Amino acid sequence: MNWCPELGTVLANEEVIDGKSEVGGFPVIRKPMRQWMLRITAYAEKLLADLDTIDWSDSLKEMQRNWIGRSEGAEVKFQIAGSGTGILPVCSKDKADAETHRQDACATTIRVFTTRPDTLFGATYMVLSPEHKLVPQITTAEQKKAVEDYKAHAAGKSDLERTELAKEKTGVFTGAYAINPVNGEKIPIWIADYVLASYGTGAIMAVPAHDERDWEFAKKFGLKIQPVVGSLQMRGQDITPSPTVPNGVNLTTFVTIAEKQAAVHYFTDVCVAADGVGIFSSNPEVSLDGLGTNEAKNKITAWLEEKNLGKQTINYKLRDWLFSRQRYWGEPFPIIWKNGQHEALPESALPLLPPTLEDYKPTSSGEPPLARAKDWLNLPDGSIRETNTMPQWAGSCWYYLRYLDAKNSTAFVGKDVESYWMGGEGYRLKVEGFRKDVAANPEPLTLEPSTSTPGVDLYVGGTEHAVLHLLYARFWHKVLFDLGLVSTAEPFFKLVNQGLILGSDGQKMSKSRGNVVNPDDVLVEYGADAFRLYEMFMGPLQDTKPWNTQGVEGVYRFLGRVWRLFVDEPSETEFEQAETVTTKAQSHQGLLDLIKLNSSIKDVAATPAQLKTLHACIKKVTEDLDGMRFNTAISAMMVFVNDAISWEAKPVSVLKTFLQLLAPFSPHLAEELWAKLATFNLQPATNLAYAPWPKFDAALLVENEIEIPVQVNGKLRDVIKVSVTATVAELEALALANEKAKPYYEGKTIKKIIVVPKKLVNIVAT
RNA sequence: GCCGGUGUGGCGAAAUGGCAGACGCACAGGACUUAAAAUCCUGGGACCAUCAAAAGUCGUGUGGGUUCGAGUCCCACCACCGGCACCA
Repeated sequence: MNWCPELGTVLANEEVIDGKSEVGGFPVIRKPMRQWMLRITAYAEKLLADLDTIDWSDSLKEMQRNWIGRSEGAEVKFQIAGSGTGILPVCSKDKADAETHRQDACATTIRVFTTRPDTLFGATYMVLSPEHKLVPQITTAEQKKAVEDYKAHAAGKSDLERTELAKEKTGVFTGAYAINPVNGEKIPIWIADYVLASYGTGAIMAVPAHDERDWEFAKKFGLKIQPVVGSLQMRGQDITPSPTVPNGVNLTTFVTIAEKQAAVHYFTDVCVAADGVGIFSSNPEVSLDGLGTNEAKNKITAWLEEKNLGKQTINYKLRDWLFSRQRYWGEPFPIIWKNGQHEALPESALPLLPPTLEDYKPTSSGEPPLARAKDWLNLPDGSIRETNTMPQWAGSCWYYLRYLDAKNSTAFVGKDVESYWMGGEGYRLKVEGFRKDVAANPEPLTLEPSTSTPGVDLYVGGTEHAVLHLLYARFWHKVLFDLGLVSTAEPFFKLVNQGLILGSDGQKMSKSRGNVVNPDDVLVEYGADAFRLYEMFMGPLQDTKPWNTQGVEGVYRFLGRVWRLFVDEPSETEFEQAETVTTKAQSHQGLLDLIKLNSSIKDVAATPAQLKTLHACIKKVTEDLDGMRFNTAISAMMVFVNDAISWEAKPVSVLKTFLQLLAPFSPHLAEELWAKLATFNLQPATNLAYAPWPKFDAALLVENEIEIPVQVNGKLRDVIKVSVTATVAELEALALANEKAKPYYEGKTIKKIIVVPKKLVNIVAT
């Protein structure tokens, strides 16, 4: 287990980064402990495949794919030399261990996983991870001391040290040998920490000619290097090695006798891990010589299966999910222990609440804090409660379901409610009413048919959850789906990663760099409206971008302009003076009433130009909100204000609509100004938040005259004003009549004239 | 090493294959002010030239390509950011 002494708890693999805890950055060591796991590996394939069904960023999907780490290959059995002859008497009795390592309890073979079974003829030695269960069994008396020293050395290394020291290969010989099943060769078995106990079978066949790591190891310890994949580069020909046999090349005769030695020599100097064609790879029953890598893989795997020496296998990097923690704050497991056996509490005993504890701090021994609650711990029938608790992820895996139906006391979420909110498009719901147990709601709601997208409509979050929450929640949801408890196989179909906000130096914010911006300070200085507006104005939502406090100043000034667009400045001065002499007892509302609307705001009809400005703004803001392009939506509102502020008479209807656009971006200010507009008796919704979203009228945006660029050979030479209805012929004539363009094509032959109505004219001349 | 992303003014950025730099920051000049702050107005990619201006040339990381036309599409490369990494 990954044990973090500082946090006093175990951690999941995903929570350990570079050998340190993801939270706090404390050292993590390995410690044997008995813990609860969730079998997320059973969902590896579904978690991988269903990534294709969801709308997430490529990078995020790729992170999950890498984390799941699917590899296709083969498992191959290597006979231990001398096994069955009585030379190797010790067998492991531990069935659980045997299962973990997919190893026979009394082993006569070692299993390895490889993605390159086609290189089996080149396996010249084997390596077991130091923790491999067969190590004590196979180690010879002469090598015992060396092996045990090495194991102790490896165990003492933290994960961090193990990766940091990865450069230099280390290892020791066990004294034992195995038999390469394809050629009967007796090959030495080593142990080395470059082989991980937690991946595959914890043992590998080493093919130094075609694997970088094996090659380094073989070089260091003088082990045999046998090439089995030829590439045409070996002959000095500049032909890219191909997984399939290139046309016209007879590869079975590729390596001549003379070339054989050269090939071996070549591979001892350099390691080629690329695909190629088989060489030196035949026995009386099977030959891979001349075959492309894919063909060779298939052929040898089939042969191994036929001989019961191995089988095709898929391996995952994903490990089962360590789901218990030694913390007080966390859901207790609804599990009790009777006579050393565990059993689940009945549903009637749920939810299981944690006991009240005076001392809830972690213990140093690793025993969970709940063990201190003796009353809670021991049940009348003599059974004992499980004292581990669930990690924080347990709640985040289903809160989005619980939010739909938070007061439901009989189920985690009502079936109808879940279908309504999470069900996909086309789902038609016939519900009589809301659930009856919601007594607080006297008038049962009727759920309309859902036309929304399935799952959570939109999930916004950072990439830091890529292989934590976002993987766990998908797994959890899939389990619920398979149990028939939710409508969809995925919880979040549409996910957007907001980009990281960097410090003003363009570096990640961190205390050590001293570039951290405290939101509270910004709020105090500029207010919540300016803060959120700035965050949206900085740039595209998904982009990483540096913080710039002067940028906040900029949007703050914009909000000031909006304010002055509506408010009479002398009355504001009056307010400010009154405020300084007013005691707290006096009504704030009375003070605010001193602020009057700008007298240029009038209940008059808007001019066509004003309407055009407004409706261009409505269009842009509406479309940009749909696309989550908040930065450009805000620019559009700035453009509107820059124009409107110069209007002598400001039609109240236009300003009112503008406030509706501003409301989602700057709700406080917009709502305040909305209330001021009430003096006009426009009967707006009492609360701006409930006002309907404005619609734009495309007819108001139509231009009569537009500016058309005139190009010669693609270069801009002039801009002409034309009627929007100008025909192709008219545009062509106007362009040819243009004096500024003329010098650039005079004396040349006009080959053609490109006219794109409403866009441009391009005269092509040579 | 592998995977993903991003390269446009001094800075954040904008631009259905069609006038590159909208909008904002910073800067400079001006107005208002005793002065400052705030506010308002004006200016600006680079180069060349000039008393000044017009005109001109170049310009979206680099090199090619497609196209009447490329920041945008295609190919190759470089740089930076993020993730994974002895995964057999």
